[in-house]
Amino acid sequence: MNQPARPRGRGGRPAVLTTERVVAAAVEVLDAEGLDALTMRRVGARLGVAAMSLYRHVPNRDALLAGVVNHLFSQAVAEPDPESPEGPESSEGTEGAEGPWAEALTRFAVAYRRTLLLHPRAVPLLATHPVDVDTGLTLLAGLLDRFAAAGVPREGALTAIQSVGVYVLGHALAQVGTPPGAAGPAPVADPAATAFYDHWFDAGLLAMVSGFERQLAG
Amino acid sequence: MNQPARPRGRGGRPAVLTTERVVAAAVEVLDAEGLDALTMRRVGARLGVAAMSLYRHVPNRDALLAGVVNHLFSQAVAEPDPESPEGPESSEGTEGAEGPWAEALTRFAVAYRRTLLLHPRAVPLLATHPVDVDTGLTLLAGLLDRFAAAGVPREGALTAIQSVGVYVLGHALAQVGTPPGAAGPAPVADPAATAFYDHWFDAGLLAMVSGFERQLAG
DNA sequence: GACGTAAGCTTACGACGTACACAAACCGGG
DNA sequence: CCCGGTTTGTGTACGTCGTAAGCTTACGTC
Repeated sequence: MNQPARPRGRGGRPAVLTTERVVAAAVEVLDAEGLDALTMRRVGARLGVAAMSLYRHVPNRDALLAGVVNHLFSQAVAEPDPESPEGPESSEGTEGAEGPWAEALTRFAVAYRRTLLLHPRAVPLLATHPVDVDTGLTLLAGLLDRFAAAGVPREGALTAIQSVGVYVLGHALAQVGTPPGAAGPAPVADPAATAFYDHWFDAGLLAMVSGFERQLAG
Repeated sequence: MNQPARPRGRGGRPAVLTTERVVAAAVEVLDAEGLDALTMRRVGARLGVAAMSLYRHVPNRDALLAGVVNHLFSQAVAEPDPESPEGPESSEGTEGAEGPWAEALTRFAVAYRRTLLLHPRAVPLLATHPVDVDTGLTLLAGLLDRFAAAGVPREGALTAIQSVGVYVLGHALAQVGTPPGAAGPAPVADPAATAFYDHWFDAGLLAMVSGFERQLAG
């Protein structure tokens, strides 16, 4: 992320750190101790390195947070779909524009939410730092293709996708929302609360997707 | 908010501060300089008072932020409706359960969004700190009544209202989202961008509300 | 070995939240 | 008028944060 994108041209001390390793350590600290504990010193400590060493690979703390955001969002969207386990019907090549867009949109929402709930303490960060727009568009290109294949204009597709994304993020915020302290390891998941949020999520998602289906039909 | 809820029983130095004044100053600092500048020292300075003096009225910074959140949310929901300017058709008393719930839900969404956009730098705060649940339910009681009057069960009504609330907040986050630095006075509103977000907001809201209308019908 | 270069370290500064002890400003009763 | 009591605001101090500047370390190349 910083100056030399790995030239190793001539000489120089061999690097113990990489930008990716720094971001990964930041995610670990974030998951384990929360956003308040995501400090340069703590990330450095997890890597066995002084805080200032991180600045060779990341310009400042905010850039590190942005790196975490993009890392997690990529992970959310690129996640292999746990449904259709090795289905035999692979008519398309590697990635395809198969199936109606509403289904793909729902799958995106579910996958996004799954990743958010896997990293609950990262949700406020995702909410606060916008995902890099080029990264987002690249990752969602396949989804956009589904809409295009159905003749939906690009603007309408973007509106639907963004609306669903915004709903998923807002919903996750509500589910994991706590006063941002709470350094404890992790509040145990209450199954009743989980069921409540799952039900709510499904209802709101269904309402929005079906509403867009009518709105974009024709 | 602190120990003596204004007893003034006997003696004591007269208070120049109140919890409300502290919260109001915090909102001013937040609007003017952003969340990073919302420090105890700066709020104190705006009140002509030392930072430590605030602790007589607020237990800590997080409680102050919670106060700001509840203040802004109350303002959003209690806002007088700018539509129907002194309309002659006031069949009900002061506040009523008139009109279908979908319309009331849409009005809530619009009013909530208007307040959020009036305080753009507060949006990340609203997203991060959940509104006190009792406060929220009290403020939204009228809206819940609209659903009850139409025979919608309470759980479905809560789901719809929360989903819309979450959508509005998420949408506002996307609209005002910037790396949380940016201490400048305020980024000037680009009219084209504003129109884009307005259109997006309307489309997503309509999709969700109409989706719930079908889902909750009967 | 000496040199150039890149990576990690040490030190230091200003700002933050806030614990703690204290000063100031009011009351009623002598 | 002063006096103890009560409450409010203040001064000082500690530990932690992000990070600027300069130093040391560990390489590849002569």
